[in-house]
Amino acid sequence: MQALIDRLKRFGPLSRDQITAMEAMNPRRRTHERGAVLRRSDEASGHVFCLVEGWAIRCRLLPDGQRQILAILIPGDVCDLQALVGADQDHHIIALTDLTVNECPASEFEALLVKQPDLARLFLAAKVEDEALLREHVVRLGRRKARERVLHLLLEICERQRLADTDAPRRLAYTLNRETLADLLGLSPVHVSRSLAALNRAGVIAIDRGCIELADIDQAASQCGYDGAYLRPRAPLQSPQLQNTAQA
Amino acid sequence: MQALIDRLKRFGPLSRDQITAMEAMNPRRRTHERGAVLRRSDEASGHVFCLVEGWAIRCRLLPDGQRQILAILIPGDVCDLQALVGADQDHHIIALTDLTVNECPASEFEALLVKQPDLARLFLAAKVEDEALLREHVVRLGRRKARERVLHLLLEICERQRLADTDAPRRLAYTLNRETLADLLGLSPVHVSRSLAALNRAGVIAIDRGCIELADIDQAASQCGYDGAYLRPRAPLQSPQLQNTAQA
DNA sequence: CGCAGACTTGAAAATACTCAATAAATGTGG
DNA sequence: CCACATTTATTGAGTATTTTCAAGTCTGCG
Repeated sequence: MQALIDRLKRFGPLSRDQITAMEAMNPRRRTHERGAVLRRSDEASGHVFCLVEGWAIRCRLLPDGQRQILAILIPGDVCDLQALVGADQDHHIIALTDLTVNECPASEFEALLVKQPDLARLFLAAKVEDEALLREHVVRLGRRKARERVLHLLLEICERQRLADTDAPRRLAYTLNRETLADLLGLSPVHVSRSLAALNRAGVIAIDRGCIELADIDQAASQCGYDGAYLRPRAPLQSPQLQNTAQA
Repeated sequence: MQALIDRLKRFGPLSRDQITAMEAMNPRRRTHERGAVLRRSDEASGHVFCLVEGWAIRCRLLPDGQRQILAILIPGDVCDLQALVGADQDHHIIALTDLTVNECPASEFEALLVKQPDLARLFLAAKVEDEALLREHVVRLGRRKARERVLHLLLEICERQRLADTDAPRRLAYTLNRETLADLLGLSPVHVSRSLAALNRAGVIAIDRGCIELADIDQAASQCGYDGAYLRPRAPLQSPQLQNTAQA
C-alpha cells in the first residue's frame, strides 16, 4: 500500500487517519509472468491493484488484429480505480515484464471511501493526472511525426521513472521492443526501427544491443518539443484545510 | 445546474439532499462568441462550467503553430472539474460556436463536495467517462486511417448528441468545418476534404453545401469498426446502498 | 455583381507501410 | 564452448497514404 500512499501524497497532504485506514487494508501480493493478461476488457474488474515491480500496458485490440497501447504502467502506478465507480474496462491490461503487484478487492476500496470520503478527491486527482498523460498521447499521435513521437515518448517515460524513483536510470531496457513502441506510437515496427536508427546516428540517443539510452536529454527535448510540465502538478490539494473552514 | 445533475445521474442515483445541495448553487449564465477563449492553458481555472448551448473544444497549441483538438464539448458537458483538485490546465478551451454556459466558482463546488462527500464518487465517474473518450481518440489516431477516422468521429459525436438529447439530428452542421475536423483527427484539412468526398461518393454520408449528414449509420459503423459501448456505462454506481451497509 | 471565406481538385513531394531478405541477439542441447 | 533454432532487429525496394502547394470552384452576403 505504500506505493499508493506515495502516489496520492503527490496530490496533497494525507491525514494520519487516512494513512492508517489505508495501511489497514490487506493487499495481496501477486506475481504475473511476462505476457500475462491481468485484466481482460470483457470482464468486470473486481480488484484495484498497484504495480510494485515490472511494467505493464493498457491496450486495445482491434478486430483486424492491430493493437494500440493506451498507456504504460510503471512501478508506483495504481490501476483500475474505475472499479470504484463500477465502470467496465474497454481495454486489456497486460504484463510487459514479469510483474509483482499488490491487489485489493474493490469492495475494500469502496469501504475505505465510505470511511474516508475525502480520499475520493485524491483519487480524482490521480485520474486527472492519468488524463493528462492521455492528452499528451493524443497530441503525440495526432501532430508529431515518427521521430518526434519516439523521442517524446522516451522522454516522458524517463521523467515518469524519475518521479517515482529519483535515481532511475535513463536507460530503457529491452522492456520496450520495437513492436511495443510501434503499438504505442501508432507506427509500424519497421518504421520505429528506422526512426531509432536515425536518432542514433544523430547522437540524440544511444543504442546498444537493442537497449536504448537517452544520450542528451536537453537536445532530445528541444528536438521534439517536449515539455514535461503535464507530469508535475503545481497546485497541490488542500483538502484538510478546506474541511475546517467550509464545514463550519 | 440541471445539466450537471442530468449528467451525474447517468452514473448513479442521486439522493434528494444531493440534488437540493446542487440546486442551491447559484451558477452565473454567461455567453461567449464563437472563437472566444474560455480558458487559457496558462491561467488557473477558478470556475467550473457547464455547456448549455453551443459547442466548444479543448485543444493544445504547439509551438510550431499546429493545433490538436483533444475533445469536443457539447451541451450537457461539464468542464474543468479538475479545478476541484487544483490541477492546472495544459490546454485551451475555445468556443466553436456562439456559446451559453453556466458558470460556478470552484470554491462553491469545493464547498459542495465537503457537504456531500459522496458526490466526489460521481465526479470521479464523470472523469472516468472523459477518459474513455480520450482512449477512443488515441485508438482513432493511432490505428485507423483517414477515412475510418472521419467516420468514427462522426459516429461518436452523433451518439453523444443523442445521449444528451434523444431527438438530436444526425446532421453535423457547419460547426465542424474541414479545419476543425483536421485538427481533431490529426490530418490536413485537404485530406479531410478528400476523405469526406470519398465517403460521400460511397453513399455512407451525404454532404450538402458543406453540411455533413450520416446517411447510413449501420454501414458507417461497420466500415470503421465503430462500437459505441464506451459511451454507455453498464454498471451504475450504487453509492447510497453502500453507505448504509458499510457505514454500520 | 463582386468579394471573402471555405471548400475542392490536381500534381508533386514527403512520410510511413509492406514485404522480403539479412543480420544480430537469445536460448537450447550437445 | 559450439552448433543450431528461435526470436528480434535491421536494411532495401517498391507501394500506399498523407501532405503541401497552388489553382480553381462554390457559397453566402453586402
